[in-house]
Amino acid sequence: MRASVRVVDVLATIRSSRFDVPLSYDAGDLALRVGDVVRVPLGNRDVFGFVVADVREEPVTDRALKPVRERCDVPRAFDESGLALARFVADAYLCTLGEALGAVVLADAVPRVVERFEPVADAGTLPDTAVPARFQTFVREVFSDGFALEALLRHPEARRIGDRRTLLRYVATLQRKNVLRRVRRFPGPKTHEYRVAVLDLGDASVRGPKANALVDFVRAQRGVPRADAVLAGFSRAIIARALAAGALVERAVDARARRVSRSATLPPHVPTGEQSAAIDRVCALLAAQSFGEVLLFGATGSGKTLVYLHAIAGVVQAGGRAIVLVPEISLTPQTARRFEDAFGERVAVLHSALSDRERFDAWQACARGEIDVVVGARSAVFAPLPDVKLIVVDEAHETSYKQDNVPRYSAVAVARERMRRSGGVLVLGSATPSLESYALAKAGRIEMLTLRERATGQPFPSVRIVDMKAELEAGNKRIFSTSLTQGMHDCLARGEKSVLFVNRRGSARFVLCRTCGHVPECPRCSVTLAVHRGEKLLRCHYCDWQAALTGHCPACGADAYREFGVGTERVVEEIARLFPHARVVRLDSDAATRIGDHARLLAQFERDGDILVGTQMVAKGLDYPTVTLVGVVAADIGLHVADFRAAERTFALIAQVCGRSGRARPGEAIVQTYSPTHPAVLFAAQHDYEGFAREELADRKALGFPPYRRLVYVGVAARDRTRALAVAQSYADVLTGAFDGDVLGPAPHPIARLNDEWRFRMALRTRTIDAARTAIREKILPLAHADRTTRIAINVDP
DNA sequence: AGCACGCCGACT
DNA sequence: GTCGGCGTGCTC
Repeated sequence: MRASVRVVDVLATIRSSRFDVPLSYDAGDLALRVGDVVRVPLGNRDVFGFVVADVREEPVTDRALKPVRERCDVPRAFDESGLALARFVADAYLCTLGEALGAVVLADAVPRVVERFEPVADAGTLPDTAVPARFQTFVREVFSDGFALEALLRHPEARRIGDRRTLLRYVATLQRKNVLRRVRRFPGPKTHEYRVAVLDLGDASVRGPKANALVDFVRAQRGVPRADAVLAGFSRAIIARALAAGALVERAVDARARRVSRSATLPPHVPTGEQSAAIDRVCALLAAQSFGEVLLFGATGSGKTLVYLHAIAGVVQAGGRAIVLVPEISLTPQTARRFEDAFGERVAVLHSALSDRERFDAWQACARGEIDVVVGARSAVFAPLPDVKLIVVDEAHETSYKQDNVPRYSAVAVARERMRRSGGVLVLGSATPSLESYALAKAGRIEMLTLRERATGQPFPSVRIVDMKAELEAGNKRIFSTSLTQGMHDCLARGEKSVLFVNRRGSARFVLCRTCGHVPECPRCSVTLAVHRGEKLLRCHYCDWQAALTGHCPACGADAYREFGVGTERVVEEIARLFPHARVVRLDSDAATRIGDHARLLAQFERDGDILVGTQMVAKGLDYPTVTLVGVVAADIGLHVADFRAAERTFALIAQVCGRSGRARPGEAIVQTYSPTHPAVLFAAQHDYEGFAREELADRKALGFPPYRRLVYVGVAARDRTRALAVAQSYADVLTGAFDGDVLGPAPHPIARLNDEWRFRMALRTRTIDAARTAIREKILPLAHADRTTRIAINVDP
């Protein structure tokens, strides 16, 4: 009889906001460390879980611990620093540790339990009489083939028993009668190599233009990673066809062998004076070996990337590692390419075109220390690299760094925490910094390094603001002003390219019947349906509900629909009417649904397009050297939404879009608006960030918004509207006075109904965010935990 | 009695 | 998230 027992804390890999406590198990004589995946008993079943604390010796008590069944033979899911970051996320954003680990751990790192039912007897000896008549077919089918649990639940017979619970109870009686056996399989381990699927030329040929374009693509570069081909716009189907024909061959390359050199090959550009100063300053901070944060405030085209590259080279030479975050990697493949060119095989680019397996392997290579530089989107901030001494966040103001589902973390905040813990440096690069960063810099809390000149030496484009109210009064009812029409005409005549930016997809925001006033709305959400004339559809942009666009009003049958609000499709139609010979490329999330579409459409525009029409996608990061005219069709979209950041976002978008013009030769920009005197529009047209920030910060201060106070949204959703409101109100009552700050609302969410759920939310404003967090955690979460009729949604620093 | 269904707490 | 216990109300 042993006097002590080896105890280990395990968090079941259950994604539940209501189950969050690590449980203690008897580790037996297993060697276990933090991040290991184990199988443990929970209730009357087995589940997988993560070890979240080191094994400790404890005296034996009368309460027997259940044993850890096994240590799964998979690479550890996270290390101590990953766990620390997950704890930070859970704490800061008020989610469970399990939810936070969902961001740190790749889905592939955890084996999934596979549940099936198998017949004990064979189909011939099915005990027909023991089975209720209505389940006859159902049971026969289960017997004919072992059913996975999910398939079982989706079975047409099973659907008649609406309730999952009842079905499982029925299946349980079949188990008791020894008719069915429930089988849980725990899949085996994955292998550990970092292998990349690489395409090479084969002996045979293949027919079809697309397939041959792919073959040319592979020929030009030899040994192209499959993911690169996908990112370049070649579909999986085309790749499969070229492989089947033998025109290409695929092999799995173990990238490890090639990852030897730690040297850097920096681009030949000589840094400008401003760039050198910024590089020197960042390197000095790095040498100090303690936490530092820098705002690199550099206009579009001022060469921020060169600063990043030099800083990273310094870090790598000193034996450290670096992470580069970019807003949306498939939109900026050439940025990633610059890091690969500089640091070669020791760079891992984590982009959305990687297969799950490739991503998992890359993650493992990071953990083994084979990677020095990771380039990736938001989630790459958790990459399991050891000794990270520098994190660069490019375009740090971008909203995509904040995850909009649980865990609702900000990658910038996580990066800051990570650098605090390891004594490294955080560099936030932006042409239009978030007002939070800018205010910190102004207050001297973080350092600001400024790049004022464009690296190409070209001047910023001249920007003209066109007052669309005046256009209307002058009798122009079209969506293009006289100046923009003229500008496009001249641009076409010169054989130059133009870009039109419209911040809305589809043709129109909504339709209205002029006979009866009917406006079609989504049956599940409280929004009007947008018009997609190309597909002849009315679509909900929130839940994707669709209805046919018939042209006749469903309420009164009249043929009197009128469309309101401009979208990309509408703009394309208008251009076709005005300039029938112009070659137009549309770039929005409808045109670019799959990975790679984006690159393909851009290449098409670059090659033989005249006018590019698109949403935010055209504003981001891309360099169009030959574009000399940029038009913002409706600068007001997004300016009047109920969001305290509306002005900041509009300013950033207009500034970014205008920055796309005149990269290689002088260009101009035309901004159409109904609010020609709005600061967001005016200052953006003058390329005056500081002027905008001064005014906007004064407004924020007066209204008590960030960065002067922190904000937390607490939302309550339920199928029943009254219930949602009552619960939200009760939370507001509890929170009022529970922390130093105020509670606004509850008010209906800006989209009051989404996916058949009614939503209310309150805003907490405070100077002491920790007090607000504590109040929510201690007073609200237990209530939310107990109430299964509503869902709570908490968003810290929205 | 047998079943459907909602509510609720436990899970080491 | 999953399970089992328990109370209620309906049907055979």
